[in-house]
Amino acid sequence: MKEYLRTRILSALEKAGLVVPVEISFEKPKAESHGDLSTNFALLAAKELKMKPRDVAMKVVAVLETDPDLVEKTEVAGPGFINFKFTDKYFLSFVDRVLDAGENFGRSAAAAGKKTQVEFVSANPTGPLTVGHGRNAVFGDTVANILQWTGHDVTREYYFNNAGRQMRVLGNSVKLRYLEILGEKVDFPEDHYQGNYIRDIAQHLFDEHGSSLAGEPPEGVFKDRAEQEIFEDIKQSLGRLGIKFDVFYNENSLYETGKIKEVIAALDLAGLTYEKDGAKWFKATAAGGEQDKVIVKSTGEPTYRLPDIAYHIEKFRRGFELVVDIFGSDHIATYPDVLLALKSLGHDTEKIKVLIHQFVTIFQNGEVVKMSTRKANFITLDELIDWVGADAVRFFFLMRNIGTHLNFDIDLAKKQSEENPVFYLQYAHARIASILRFAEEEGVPLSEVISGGKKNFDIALLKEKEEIELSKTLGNFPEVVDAAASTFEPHRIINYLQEVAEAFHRFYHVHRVVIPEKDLAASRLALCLATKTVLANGFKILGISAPERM
RNA sequence: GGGCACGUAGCUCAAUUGGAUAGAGCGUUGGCCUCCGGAGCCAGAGGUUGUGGGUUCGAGUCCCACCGUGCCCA
Repeated sequence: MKEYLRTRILSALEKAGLVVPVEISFEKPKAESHGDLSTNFALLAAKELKMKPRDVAMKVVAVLETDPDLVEKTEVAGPGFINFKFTDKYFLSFVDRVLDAGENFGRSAAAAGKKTQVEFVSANPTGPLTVGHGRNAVFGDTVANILQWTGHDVTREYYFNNAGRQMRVLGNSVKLRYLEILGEKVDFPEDHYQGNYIRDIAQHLFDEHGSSLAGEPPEGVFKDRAEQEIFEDIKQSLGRLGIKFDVFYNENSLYETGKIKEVIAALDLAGLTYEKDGAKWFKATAAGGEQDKVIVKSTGEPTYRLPDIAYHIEKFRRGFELVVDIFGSDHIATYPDVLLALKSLGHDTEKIKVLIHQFVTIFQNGEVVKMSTRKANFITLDELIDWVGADAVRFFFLMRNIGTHLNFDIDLAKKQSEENPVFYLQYAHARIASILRFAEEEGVPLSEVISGGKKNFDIALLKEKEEIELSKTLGNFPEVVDAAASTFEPHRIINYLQEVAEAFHRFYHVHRVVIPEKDLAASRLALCLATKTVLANGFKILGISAPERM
């Protein structure tokens, strides 16, 4: 529609003899009285043309020709907006489109075949996933879904490190608990992992091997077993939310294959490094950065920046045309250095999209729960799922913009689990399913309304404003998906589905669907089915279920 | 101390990326089931968008300073 109006306006401009040096863009006005689409180009162009904005608009509208089947009214309003109001016929045509496309309605080929990687979660296997990881996981998975709906060829990837200091501490934590089980008195250090899961792992080792492992080093069987069990646990938690990764990428492999050394060599060659105080520094200032950064400590151990750089080079080498990184706000200061290094090594950092989400603050009993994996003072993702269910967990994390600090009151979430907004949406879906069942019983089966590709209803019978409004809302779905993809903002889909559910409930409340007038009943059933389809498609993207009954 | 985010109704959050009268849910006040699912619908109250400047036809949105919160770095 926007394209259509753009071409009509361009030809009107030509007729009016006006040359407008601005792009003609459209938006949906907030107020209904301002029509269905609005353009502000007259305001933008007025200065150049040395005319009043309103005069520019009037001049264009005077010679503008549009199809009366599509556009009902065109008017100049306010300081010089041109508002278009569309016909009911146009809005009702969406029902057909939805039914034709079915479960593919909303998909587009906007980025067809674009090789894309979404890296998320990427928590090291030192403990169960927490609520904070949950936000990352759900958001990442949903962004991946949205990108797939716009045609991207998506790889979901989990990056982890099983070789660092953290993991050595983990292995030692398990060993100490193991020795405890053997009856030894151990002094468990404060900086070790305190969680009960460590004891469980130690117990498993004891059950299988008795006391025979007492002489093993912590970084051997203890660390390996911990890594294995914790990873299983993490995968299971993710699985409960419907999240599956295509690739688990081990940071250690970057060392083993020499990629780290290659990066150092490349930076050396580019003259971007120097030695100082026994450490190797990256000359970030030479590449436009604020200050130089250490990449290899005096101990010979690289800082996190080096493997991150190497990893991203690998991403490019693997052919990804779009790389999406999803981090918690604790990474906020680290990625600029990585991007800078990549850029100065000649890589196109425009292909990298870094999405930073703020942390989740947990309230319990009216108090902030400070979370630390090491201190075992955290609420796990599993516990959260147990309390409120997978659908609500996903929905809750998705309904707000990631830039916002999110307060999650556990008591409230438990108490109000039945009043969670997710139910409002699912209820609309279940209600429609129920209507369709009822229609079947009453002798207006759906198979008669739509059989195969044939549609035995006349959509023009729908004349009530709630019907038009609903159909109109359904038609917005594809552009909402596109907008969510280009901004990487899943919450747009939730806001939209909220509108759909509202429009449906309003329609339902005022008009009966299953009525003696079979023709009208058929048309309304078609509208219901189209609504159900849009809701279900939206749920699919969000990763929540579309219940037939609740 | 420095860097990066975020401050919107009592609470949790939106706001079409600079547009017209800042909107939802929860809570609150008052209505609505002869009838396809009341987990619903309708109406009301609730705001100096943290504060103060600036940019322009137009600012919650962009710029500067300050206040507050979170994260990171030394």
